Amino acid sequence: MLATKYNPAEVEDKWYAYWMEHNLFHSEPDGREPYTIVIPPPNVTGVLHMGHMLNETIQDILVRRARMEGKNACWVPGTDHASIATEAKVVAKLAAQGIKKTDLSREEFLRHAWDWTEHHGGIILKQLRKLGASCDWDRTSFTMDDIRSRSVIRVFCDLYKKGYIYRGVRMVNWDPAALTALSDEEVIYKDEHSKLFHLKYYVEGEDRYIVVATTRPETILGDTAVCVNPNDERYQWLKGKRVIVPLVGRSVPIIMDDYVEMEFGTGCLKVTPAHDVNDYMLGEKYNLPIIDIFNPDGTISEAGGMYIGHDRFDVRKEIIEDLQEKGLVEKIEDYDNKVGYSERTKVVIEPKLSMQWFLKMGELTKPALAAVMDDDIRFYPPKFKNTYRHWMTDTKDWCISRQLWWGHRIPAYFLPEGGYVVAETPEEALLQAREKTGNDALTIDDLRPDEDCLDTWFSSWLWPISLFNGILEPGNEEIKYYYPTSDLVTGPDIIFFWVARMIIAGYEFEGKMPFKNVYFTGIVRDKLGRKMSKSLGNSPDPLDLIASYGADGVRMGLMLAAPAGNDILFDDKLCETGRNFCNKVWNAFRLVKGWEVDEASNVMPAESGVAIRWFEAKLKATVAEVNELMGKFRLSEALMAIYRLFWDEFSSWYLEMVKPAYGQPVGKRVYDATLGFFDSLLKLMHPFMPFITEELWQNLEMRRDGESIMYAALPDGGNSGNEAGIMTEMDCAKEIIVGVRSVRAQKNLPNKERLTLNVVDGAAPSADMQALISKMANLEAINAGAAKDAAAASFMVGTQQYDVPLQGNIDVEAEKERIKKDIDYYEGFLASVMKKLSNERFVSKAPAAVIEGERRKQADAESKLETLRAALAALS
RNA sequence: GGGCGCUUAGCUCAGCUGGUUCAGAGCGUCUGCCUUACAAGCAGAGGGUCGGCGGUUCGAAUCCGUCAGCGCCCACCA
Repeated sequence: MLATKYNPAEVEDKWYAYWMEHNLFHSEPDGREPYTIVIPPPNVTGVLHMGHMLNETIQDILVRRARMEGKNACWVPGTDHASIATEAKVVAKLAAQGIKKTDLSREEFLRHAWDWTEHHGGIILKQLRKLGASCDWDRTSFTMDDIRSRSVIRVFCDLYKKGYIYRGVRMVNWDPAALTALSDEEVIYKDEHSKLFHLKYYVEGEDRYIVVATTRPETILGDTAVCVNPNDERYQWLKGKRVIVPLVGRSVPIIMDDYVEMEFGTGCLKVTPAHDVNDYMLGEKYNLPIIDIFNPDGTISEAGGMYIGHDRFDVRKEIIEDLQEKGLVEKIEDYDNKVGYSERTKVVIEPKLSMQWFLKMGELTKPALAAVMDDDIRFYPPKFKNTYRHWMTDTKDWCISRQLWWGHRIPAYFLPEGGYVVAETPEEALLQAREKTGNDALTIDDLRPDEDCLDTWFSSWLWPISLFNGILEPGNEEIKYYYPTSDLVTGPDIIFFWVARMIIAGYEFEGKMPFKNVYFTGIVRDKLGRKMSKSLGNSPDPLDLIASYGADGVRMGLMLAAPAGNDILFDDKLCETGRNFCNKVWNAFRLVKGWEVDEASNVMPAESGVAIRWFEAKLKATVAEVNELMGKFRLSEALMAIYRLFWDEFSSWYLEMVKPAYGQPVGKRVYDATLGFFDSLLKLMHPFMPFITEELWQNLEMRRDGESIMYAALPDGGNSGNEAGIMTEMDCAKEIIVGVRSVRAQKNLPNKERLTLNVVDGAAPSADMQALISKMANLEAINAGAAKDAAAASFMVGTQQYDVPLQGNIDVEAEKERIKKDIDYYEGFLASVMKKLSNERFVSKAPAAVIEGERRKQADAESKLETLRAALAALS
């Protein structure tokens, strides 16, 4: 006998091992229709958090359903080397051991990084197994494994040859902590309360001064001009003059450009071409000198001339004190502005001029933009099309080089004479170099490889292609079969970082979209709406949750709360709902399997017959509904439909209808039908809750070793057209049953007491339904055409009134009050209907069907009122 | 500064092209039950002038305008 409580721990590991042992997750190209998902590769050294849980659960549900639909489902797992993030972790770990990155050679550092990766890498993939993820583990990949690395290098060379990649000095986002350039996407802007400093710049050789407003007074060390708007009447007199940078004493020209907003601050702008994007632009336009006053780590450089070696934020305070002392500060205002932070290291980004590699985006984005706008690739929810279009229009060039070691090294080689070549291997680089220089004496050692490596996303964007080795072996069997992949499930936070770039890469390298649908999940927040984070401590450990609620319970909890594309406010409580549901399924199974079966009996009790016909219809209808919802990626609604089907319709109604009386056996035919329903329900539930469904499915009947519900066909949906009758008939029966139960509850009648039901002046339901109603409501008799009984509690279903005679213990006055209230309601209702029907404009303009509906309402209400008034009269 | 989205029951959300599946679901709440699958349960019940205002319409949660509040994304005003 099974325990009264479902114990997930007992079954989960068992079935996961079984699935693995029988290689059930593995996919090979064959004649079936493929269904492919590539996992958004988590950071190789990351650990599972709630965001992953949500994401991976959704993917697993989609993959498992596809598999049960008979498709060749392939879910490819893998991890991302996450260049900057992982390097930061390794640096931190080394620092803890007293080792500085700068003390190590590149090779030594990489050895540490690989050690770290091998130690901590892939933990997250193991954790995914606890969740039940049905990934094809044989295909596990890493963005820096051999195939993926060579793919990245080949793509770089290819784009370089095509002229899309160039190298040059540009203003980039500099991370002074990680000491690397970043792409625009890696900069997070935050609102800040800062100060606007008004500084005095004296006109050269005069006693007059102008006032310049700045939020960054430390950058005056790099000022090489002051700019005013040429139309600004206040400053016409400055034309051709020079001013003295306060404290620094440098004489700089006044330039005039309408870039300057006259309304902002004082209308005078200090120009620091080395440390501000706009100033750089002005610097180029007016040929201004560029003074880079910062070292890479954000301290003042020799070129700054003062405060050398001091940190930029210290200098801000120091310089203001010094300026104030000299009377060069006119005033300091409070000011709100946006400050850019590094997504990774959280330090303030420094705009910095530096030599970097860039990818030209213009041409590449065109097919990618069109694909989404034309719905070749569909976004769910579609609102993200807007976001996508916005970003894909006027994309700036992508800074792809990073001054990091952990990553794909840029395949460029500098020549002794200057210049460089780009090649996949050093050998090939040498050939090119010799050709370029005409110097056959060059050796590999003469070539100096570029020190930088590539942005992480420069490998991730190839993921759907490189996983099937489509870069190195174009047109191979796997890429032809699995590509384009089917669905991508990811968070909207990486729509630019990743989704957009994969689409670009897909069209550029494969000539086709990388996936057909993109499902954007929401962000998992706590129940107060705060983003889950380590520092807040509001993020539960997914493995703890699985330990207490079971993987199926957690999956359900997440899915029930995850409306498509909206953030989910997560609460452990949700998992409780999931766990309770598992328990419900478990106990329903115990009930059915606990029945004593009369194998010889061919008897079908009347109530069981209708119950079976009805549930068959209900099941089909729900399957159809679930199919439709899944097609629209409305997973939580689909799950809710299943939840209600199992709990309400199957357990509370169907099973109670066919349940044999205590101590009695159940007939074979009813038993088989019930097992059949159970089988269908398990299959329908399996993608959402794989473990318990496998456990019960395997126990439902004898299975051959290696069989699994994973490959069982999903039940058919739809209806044959004959179900409508039984559905409405049953709805009516249920209402009658609830009516009787309600009377019981109100009158405190014990469940064991058998009651009589009178159909007041009306016909009785069919004999089958009578049997069913009697069983469910514990009735002794159902009397048709009965007269209104004064000593009865009554209720209505549709226009029919029912009495439950109460042998004298009835409060006639209360009953009359109740009926009067009903009469009031229907009179009001009728009045509103009549108001519409007597409105000429309604009758002349509304569609016939609507008018017909109103007339039916009128007839119904009139008939109900008649019944109620008669009932009231009978009581008086 | 632009753009997008949201506001419906105590909470989290459905509600598609206006009208009988239009006021719904789950959870929570209340009442009664340890009834022979399940108290992680059973049975029953209550709960919302659909953010405010205006408009279109015979008819508005649904369409339009506007205001308020919240959220997200983008942007080179120091």
